[in-house]
Formats: sequence, C-alpha cells, structure tokens
Amino acid sequence: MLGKRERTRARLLRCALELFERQGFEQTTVAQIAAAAGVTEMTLYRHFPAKELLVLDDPYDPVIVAAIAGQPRSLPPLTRVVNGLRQAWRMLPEPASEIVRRRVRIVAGSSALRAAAIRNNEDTERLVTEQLVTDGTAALPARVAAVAVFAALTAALLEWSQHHDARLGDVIATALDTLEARHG
Amino acid sequence: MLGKRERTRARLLRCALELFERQGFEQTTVAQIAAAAGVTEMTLYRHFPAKELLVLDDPYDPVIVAAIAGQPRSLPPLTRVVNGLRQAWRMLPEPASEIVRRRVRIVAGSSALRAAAIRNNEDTERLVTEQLVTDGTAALPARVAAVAVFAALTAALLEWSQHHDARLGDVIATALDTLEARHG
DNA sequence: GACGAAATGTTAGCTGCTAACATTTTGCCT
DNA sequence: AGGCAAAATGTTAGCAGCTAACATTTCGTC
Repeated sequence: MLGKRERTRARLLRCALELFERQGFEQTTVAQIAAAAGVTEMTLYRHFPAKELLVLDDPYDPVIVAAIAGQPRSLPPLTRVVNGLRQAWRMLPEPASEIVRRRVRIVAGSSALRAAAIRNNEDTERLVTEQLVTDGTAALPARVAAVAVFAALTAALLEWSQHHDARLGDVIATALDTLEARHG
Repeated sequence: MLGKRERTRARLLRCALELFERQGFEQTTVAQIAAAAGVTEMTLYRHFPAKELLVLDDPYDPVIVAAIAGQPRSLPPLTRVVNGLRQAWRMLPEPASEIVRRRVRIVAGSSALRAAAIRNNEDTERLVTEQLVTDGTAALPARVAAVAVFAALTAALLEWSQHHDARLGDVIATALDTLEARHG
C-alpha cells in the first residue's frame, strides 16, 4: 500500500487533470482542485509548488545528454544534438501514450502552460549547451543547437497531441528530419 | 509637444527599466514602479496591461513573413525560413542598440521574462507556419521550421546582450548559420 | 497503546491583475 | 478667456496564485 503522501498526490493529479480538461487550465482554480481532492489549498501547494506542475512534472533526463556527448565531434553541433536525440529516443521506451497525450493536449490549450513547458526545458538545454561547449563548440552555436532542437521537440509533442492517429516516434522523427532540412 | 499619455508612458518605461536593472524584474513591484513614476497602479496597468510588457513591447513584423513568402518553394522549409530571415534582416535597420541591449539583458535575467518573450513570438510563428503551409508544406515541418528559427533568434539576442563588444547582425548570422549545420 | 515524525490544517498576508465608478485634466471650439 | 466633451487618472473592492509561521491531526513503529 502506498504512503498517504503518494495517494494524496495521485488524487490531486487526477482531479486536476479532469478539471483542466472540463473547464480549461486558466479557468480552473487551485481552490477547486484542492476541494475536489478533499484537501486544503496549502496541502496542494506542498505537493505542487506551482499550478503548472500539476501538468508538467517531467524530470530532467540524463540519457539525452549522454547520447549527445557520444556523437563524433567532427559533426556540426546541430547534427550532433539531432543525432543524439534520435539515439536517446531509441533507448527510451515509448511512454504510456494516452495519459501523456491528455496532458500535452492541456498544455497545447494554454499559452501560459506552453511557456512553462519551454521554461521546463531550460535546465536540459543548459546541460546540452555545456556539453557541446566542453566538446569545443563556441557558446552561441552550442546554445542555438540546443534550443532549436528542444523547440522542435516541443512543437512535435504539441502537434502530436492533436492527432490521435499519429505515433509519437514518427512525429518526432519528422521534426528532427526537418531540422536537417530534409523536407519539401 | 507630446500628449500627456505618451509622456506618462515614457516615464513609466524609464522608471521600470531603471528599477529592473537595479533590483531585478521579479524583485520589483508594480506598485514601486507606479510610485516612482508618480502615478497609481491602475494607471500603470492601463498603459501596460501586464508587467512583462514594460520590457517586451515589440510588435509583430510583417516584413519577416513577406521575406519568407518570397523564397523559392523548391527549398526545404527550414532553409526558406532561415533565408527569409537573412533577407528581412538586410532590409530592416540595425535597431538602436544600447536601449535594446539593456532590455534584453533584463529579459536574460528572468526566466519569467524569457518565457514571456517566447510567448511573444507565438503570433509571428503562427503566421510563418501558415505561410509555409499555404506554400504546400505539411503542418508539422512548417511548425518545426518556424519555432526552431525563432528559438535560435531569441537565443542569439540573449547571448548578444551579454557581450557588449558583439554586433547584433553578426550574432544573428552565426545563429542562422548554425541552423544550417554550418559550424564545427 | 504511546511516541516521534510526517502529513495536513489555519490564519494572515503579499503580488499581479481586473472591474465599476468617481474625479480631475486636456484639448478644443466658440 | 471660458466652457465643455473626452481623455487621463484616481479610488475602492475583490479575485487568484503563492508564501510563511504556527497549530493540529494522522501515521508508522516500537
């Protein structure tokens, strides 16, 4: 049996997701969510210090940085990041699609959430940038390669969430191909 | 002589910029800014409906979309957007650097502002995407090309603001080159 | 069952932001 | 100059997200 903390957390997540889908993110109040979960606002904030974290709680993934670090340094930075991500994707399991899609769909519907999602990537972007710089790339190209790829990934996720027939892997592959100018 | 409205607006901008530089964006309160400008909070909000708009008030620029629309459709979407931007940059005058650099430096120092800046680009991104789709590109590649380029531009601006010796044009050129994998 | 620790509740308050209505200030016309 | 409509500003009240400090309950364990 799970600890009480985990159960409360799960209940909050479930209620929040449902309310967000029914009335939208901005239109839903944290007081409503707390009430629906049978809990105080304060308790909600102890589990999720910001409202956005009820939708965005993806932790940083070290597999990505490792995969990029493993790319040959003769390649241009953008190519290294793109190829690193392709490889990381092959390692990672395809995530449980349906719950992820529901969440991403909520993100797609709120510009505040989209902004928060991008801010969420900043940590990983910084690590990728640092990795590239360590490998001898100048600061600006490193940063550009990192942000461009994560922007592309985010766009892919948002687009994917709107089509229930698409497979996430295919969408991401297309996005990465586009970054290598393989599309017309 | 300027109207009273314009003078108040300018005073608010000046006071806000100064306070943001001295104590940071998050640490500065709109009440402080209003007081410094000799005005009520309400008046501030009438001029700038959101705190971020005291730093980010760049309007949408149709020159960019036009330049992209003028690119040959045989090229891949990313290349068209990159080349369109290079051309648009040649048309546009180099902006008054110093005030811009101060503002961008403030943006660089606040993740909330960075997020807002990205959200600011969404309108233009959408128009660029629509332009590409009109020209026959599929939805996802169009969107990816658009967001990747604007992410790169934003990164270039942020990086540029930290080095007072760099010329904006050069930094942007480097960023765009990186997107075409011309760097190692 | 008791006891320390973890989880939750209470109260109060700050900040960004909005709405509705009152007041002053401007610019203009006669 | 004087007066008048409109523009600009002020006042008050309130909501939502979020934080801090302190009190209370509940849990796991011995």
